Amino acid sequence: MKKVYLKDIAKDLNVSKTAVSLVLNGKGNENKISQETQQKIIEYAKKHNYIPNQLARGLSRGKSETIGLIIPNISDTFYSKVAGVIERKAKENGYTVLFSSSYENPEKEGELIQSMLNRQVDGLIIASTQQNQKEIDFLKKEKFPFVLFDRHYPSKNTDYVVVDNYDGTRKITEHLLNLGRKKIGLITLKPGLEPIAQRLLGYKDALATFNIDLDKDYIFEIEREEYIHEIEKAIQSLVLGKNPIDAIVFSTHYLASQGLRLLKKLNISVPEKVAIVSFDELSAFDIVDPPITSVIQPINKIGCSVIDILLNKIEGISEQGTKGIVLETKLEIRQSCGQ
Amino acid sequence: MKKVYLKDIAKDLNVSKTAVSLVLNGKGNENKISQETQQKIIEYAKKHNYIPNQLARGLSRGKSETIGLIIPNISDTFYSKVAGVIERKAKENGYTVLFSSSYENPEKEGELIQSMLNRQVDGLIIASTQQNQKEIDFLKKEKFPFVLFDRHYPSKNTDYVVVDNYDGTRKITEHLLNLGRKKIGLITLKPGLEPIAQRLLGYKDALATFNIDLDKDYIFEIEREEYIHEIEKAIQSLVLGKNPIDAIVFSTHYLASQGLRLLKKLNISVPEKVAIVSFDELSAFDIVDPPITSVIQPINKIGCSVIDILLNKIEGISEQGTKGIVLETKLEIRQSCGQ
DNA sequence: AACCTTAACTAAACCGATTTAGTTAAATGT
DNA sequence: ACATTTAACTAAATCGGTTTAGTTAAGGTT
Repeated sequence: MKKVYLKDIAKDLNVSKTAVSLVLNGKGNENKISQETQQKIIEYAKKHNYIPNQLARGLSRGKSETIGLIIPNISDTFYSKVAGVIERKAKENGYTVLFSSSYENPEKEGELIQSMLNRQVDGLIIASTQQNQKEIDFLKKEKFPFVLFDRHYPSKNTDYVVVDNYDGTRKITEHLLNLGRKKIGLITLKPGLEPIAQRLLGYKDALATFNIDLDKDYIFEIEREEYIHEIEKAIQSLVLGKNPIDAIVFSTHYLASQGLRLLKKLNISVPEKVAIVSFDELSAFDIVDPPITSVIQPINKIGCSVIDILLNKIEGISEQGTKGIVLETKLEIRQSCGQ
Repeated sequence: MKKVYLKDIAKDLNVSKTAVSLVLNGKGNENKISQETQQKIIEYAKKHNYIPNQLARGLSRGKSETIGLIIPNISDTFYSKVAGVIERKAKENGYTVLFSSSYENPEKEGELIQSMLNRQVDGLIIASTQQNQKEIDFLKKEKFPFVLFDRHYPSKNTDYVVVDNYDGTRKITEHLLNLGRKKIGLITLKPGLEPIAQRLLGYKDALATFNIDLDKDYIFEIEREEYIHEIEKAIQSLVLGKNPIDAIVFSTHYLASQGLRLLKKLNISVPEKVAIVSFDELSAFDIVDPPITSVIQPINKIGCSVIDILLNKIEGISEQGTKGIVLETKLEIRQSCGQ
């Protein structure tokens, strides 16, 4: 069973490559290829299991039916879940997805964008490190279809889909405040990323609303790469310091789970002594000890919105302007704050 | 800043496309292009940020520097983690990865294989549904580079990387038996997949070693798609039936977490009343209530082995025969079985 | 009978690279 | 002084499709 090409079909059926190509692309009628000819071409192709070479097709069409997905880390459950829905939706629309992790490295992200472009992807989906102004500007200038998600460039006019990070953190912080907790620590990442900055703001504003003075010693901004180490110091300081807290807000799921791990190690009872809440969650957060109150992100909606916008851009349906979508998070109350 | 092509460089520098191509591919010396010419080509390319069109390159070379990854579900933490290491290693070697989820659907898997092939991937990595003999045979016949992982076709002579599923389940079951548990249920998936069959075997043999008769009523084989529903029935029957068990072996991480969720709902104390163990884990298994004893899979090793074998195949370094790797799992004892 | 349509096709250019098979002019050998 | 080698290139074919710009023959007009 040798591989068959367009020209083989053409030769065997005594027609031109043009005819074969047109027919197999469903343009037989509009190009007045007779029914018999169409019939035999289609039959032959089916019988010999002809599949067009996408590289050739892509090269000549200038379109590859591929979209590029650039995320910080495919192993992170949040991104892998979003990737899942993006891939499914993309496939449903005839696109395959090329993915790469940037590992939060701006240069790497830049290279990935370039690499995806030279692979002729038709569009890009990026959860950016937010340090690639240059590449983003380039994409904009070239009017290349792309959508940012999770993190966007607030100062730039691009398509994006994010969640309301400010509101999410505010909700969990206020939940703690409503339950009477007053000394609330925050363990978050070093700022730099917009969502992280927003989460800090949400925390601060929640405290302000309850007329609680901000205590700088209660806020720990951790280096991502070092989070295992640094969080230990943070927890110790918060819990065993001179002015111990009675609640902690964690700004990501992995900070929360690692935090809980350490609280357990230190034999701090949660929620009796310290209540905890998390922005974003792991699927097991409802069965950990104690189940962790979190705000959860609408993963499915994120993925669907991203693909919708991107495909519209690619297929040029909606030319007009850019679209920014901010989705709401949902507070999931569990037992990590007492009841 | 218009996009520059090979021919632009050639024209602007008054040299041939051939020269430019050779030089930029590092074949300048072996083709005796003078140093000055090489110099100016390289400079020009750098200055104008020339990046070759991979579709064109792929088409003419018959190689795309892309590998295809077909897995059941990118959202599953096991696969997303393996995908992470595969992607990283692939990138290190100059390859990009195209991924698609089969959602355990054999036809879809077949289509994905075809789709990847016509996209001219240089190699395939497949965690197969094990129902695609035809496609696998086809790949073998064509001597197309591919590696199976997680699930392979034991009767076929292919490259693969799997873990010792039999031994893993045996280890967790024996762990329960060593702690004096005698009435051990098994909640697993409907057989069909080799790893699942092996896990059943491991369970059975562990019981046999301890001279415990197999009780068919203790084994529940669940339909994956319906697992949320069916596991509830299984748990109820095991725990509340006429002959209640004192331990449960779960054959996947999601069965284990859902199982624990239900046991909590029924107020069954774990491990006092029922001990549980899991094949494979979630990252939060050490902080759930109670922490779940599991056998864990060497994710990094799996990914590395897969890429190693595949790249060797693609680059034709080791022609001789096929390579099957069976990796050991590791028993992680936590509190879900008492101590 | 000359002219115009139209149905049914096709030749050849093109996409942007790689690569084979030369060519040319200078240097070297005898 | 002529043949041979070599350094330094290049023209053109090729990869496998898509697409533009025709061509040809039959049928319809006037």
